[in-house]
Amino acid sequence: MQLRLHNGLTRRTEDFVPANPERVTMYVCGPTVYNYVHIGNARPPVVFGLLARLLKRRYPNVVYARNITDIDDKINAAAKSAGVPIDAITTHFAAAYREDMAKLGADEPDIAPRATAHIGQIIVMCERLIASGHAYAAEGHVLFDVASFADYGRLSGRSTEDMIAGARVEVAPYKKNPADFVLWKPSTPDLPGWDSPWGRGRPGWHIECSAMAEAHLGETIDIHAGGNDLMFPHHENEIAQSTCAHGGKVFARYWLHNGMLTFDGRKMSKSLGNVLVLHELLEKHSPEVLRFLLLKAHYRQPLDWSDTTLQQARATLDGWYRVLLDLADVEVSAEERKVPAEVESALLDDLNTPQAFAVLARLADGARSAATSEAKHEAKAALLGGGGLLGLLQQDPNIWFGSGHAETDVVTKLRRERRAARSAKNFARADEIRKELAAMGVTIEDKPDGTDNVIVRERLVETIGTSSSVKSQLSATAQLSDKVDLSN
RNA sequence: GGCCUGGUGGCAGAGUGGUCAUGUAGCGGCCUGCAAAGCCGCGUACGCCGGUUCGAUUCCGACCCAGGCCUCCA
Repeated sequence: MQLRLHNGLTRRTEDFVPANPERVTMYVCGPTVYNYVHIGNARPPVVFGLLARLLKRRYPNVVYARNITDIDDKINAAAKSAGVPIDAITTHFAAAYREDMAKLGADEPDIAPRATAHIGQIIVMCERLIASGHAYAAEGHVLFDVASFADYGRLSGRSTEDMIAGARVEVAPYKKNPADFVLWKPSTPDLPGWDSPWGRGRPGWHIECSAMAEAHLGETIDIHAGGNDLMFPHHENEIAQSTCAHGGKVFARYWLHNGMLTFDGRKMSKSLGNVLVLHELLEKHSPEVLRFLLLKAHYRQPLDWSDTTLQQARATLDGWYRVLLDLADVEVSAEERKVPAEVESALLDDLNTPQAFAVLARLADGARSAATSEAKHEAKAALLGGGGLLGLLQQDPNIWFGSGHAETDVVTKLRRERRAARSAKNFARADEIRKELAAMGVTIEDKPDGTDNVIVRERLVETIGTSSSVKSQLSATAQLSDKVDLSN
C-alpha cells in the first residue's frame, strides 16, 4: 500500500516518493519558546509525529527534525519584563514543551535544533543571498529581495504584484520593495545580538528554519510540515530563502499543513485569548484523551474543541478500555501486537485518522464478541496493535479506570463485604454498599460470574475553561519573575 | 477587497455517482436480584437553487453561511 499525502504545493493528494529512500527527511516547524503552548500548538507534533512513525515503518533511515525557535522579539520582551536573560525563558519553556509533548505521546524528533545554535549558518546564508543578488544590506538590516524570486507566492497562491500592491505590509524606508522581509536586523545594546558583517544584530523570523533545515537535512528535504497559518508568510519566505540560497534547488518536495483548532467556533490563538494551555489541560485530563481528540478529525480539517468533544473522547476510550479490561486475563506479548492492515492503510491514505478509529471500533466489537480463547487472543492483539500505531490503548486498563492505584483498604473491604452480601442474597445491603462506593467515586459493575469490575473516577471534573487557563499561564510565567507583562 | 478551505443525522466526524461510515448522546426491547456493561432495534443526515445523469450528499454553475490567511500565530 502506497503512502499518499496531500501536497500543499500542488493542492493535490499525491503518492509519496522520497528523493532518496535511504534517507527520508522531514522538518516540522516547532514553537517559539516564550510561554506555555496551547493545545492547538500540539496538533502538528502529534499529527506529524504519527507521520514520522509511519515513515519509519517503511524506510530504514528517516530523519525527523522539529526545531525550537529560541530567539525572537516576543522572547526578548518576556525576558526584559521579567528581568532575566532570554536563556532563562527559553530553556524553561523548551523543556516544558518537550515534556508536555512526551506526555501526549508525540513522537520525539530525531533532531531538535535550536536557532541560537545556528547563528553562524544563518549569517552564511544571508551572505550567500546577498552575493547571488537575492538580498541586500541596508541600515544594519539584511532584506530579502522579493522581486528577485519569480516563484514568490506560489505556495500561498498569491502574486507578488498583489502583495506589493497590498499596502498592509509595514513599509520601512530602507526597503526596496514593500514586500521585502527581514533576514537580519540590528540589535540595540540591551537586546541579544551576535556580531555579523552588518554589525551586531539578530536573525529575522524566517531564516532560522531555512538554516536549520539545511544544516541537518540538506538543501532539498522531502517533507516540510506545520500549521496552515504558517503558509504565509513563514513558509513562503522559507521557500524563497532556501531556494535562492541553493541555486534554485527545490527546498521541500511535499508541504503538509494542518488545520487549526477552534474553540467557541473561532481559531484558538494567543492574540484572540481563547487558548487552553496544554500544560494545564494535562493536569486535569488524561493525556490519552487529549491525544485521541487531537487525532479525532482529519489533520487538514479544523478541529473543534469543547467540553462536549472532550467528554465524547473520554467515553469512546472508556469503551475500548472496557474491552481490554474484560480481556485482562488474555496474555498478549509485545511481539504479538501486529498492526492490522486496515489501520495502517487508513493512515497511509493521507493520515486518515478518523477512518483508523472506525477500524479500531470494529476491532473492539470483534474483541467483545470473541468466543473462543484463540479468538479472544487474536482480537486483543489486533486492538492493541492498531491502538499502538496510533499511540493509544497501551495502558493497563486498571490504571486507565483508576483502580490501579486508587483502591484503598476501605474499598477492598467494602467490595469483599458486598460480594458476601450478594452471595447471601442480601441485596439491600449490596445496593447500600454500592451507593457508599459511588459516593467515593468508585463504580461497581457486577459480572455474571459473581465477581465485579471496579471503576474509579478520580478525574470527576473533566471540564475546560479559558479564564483559569489564562490565569495559570500568568502564574507560571510569574514564577520566573514577579513583574511580567503578558500582553502578547 | 484579494487568496483559500469548508457547510453531513442532537453533538463530533469520515466517505462515496446507485444496499453500511464510525463514535457519542437519546429512545424502545433483551439480559440482570437491581444496576452497569453488553446485545438487538429506532430516528426520512448530507446548506440553498439550478444543471449534467437512468440515478447526485458525491460532478458542474450560481447563491447563502461559516472559518482561515493577507499583521505575531501550530
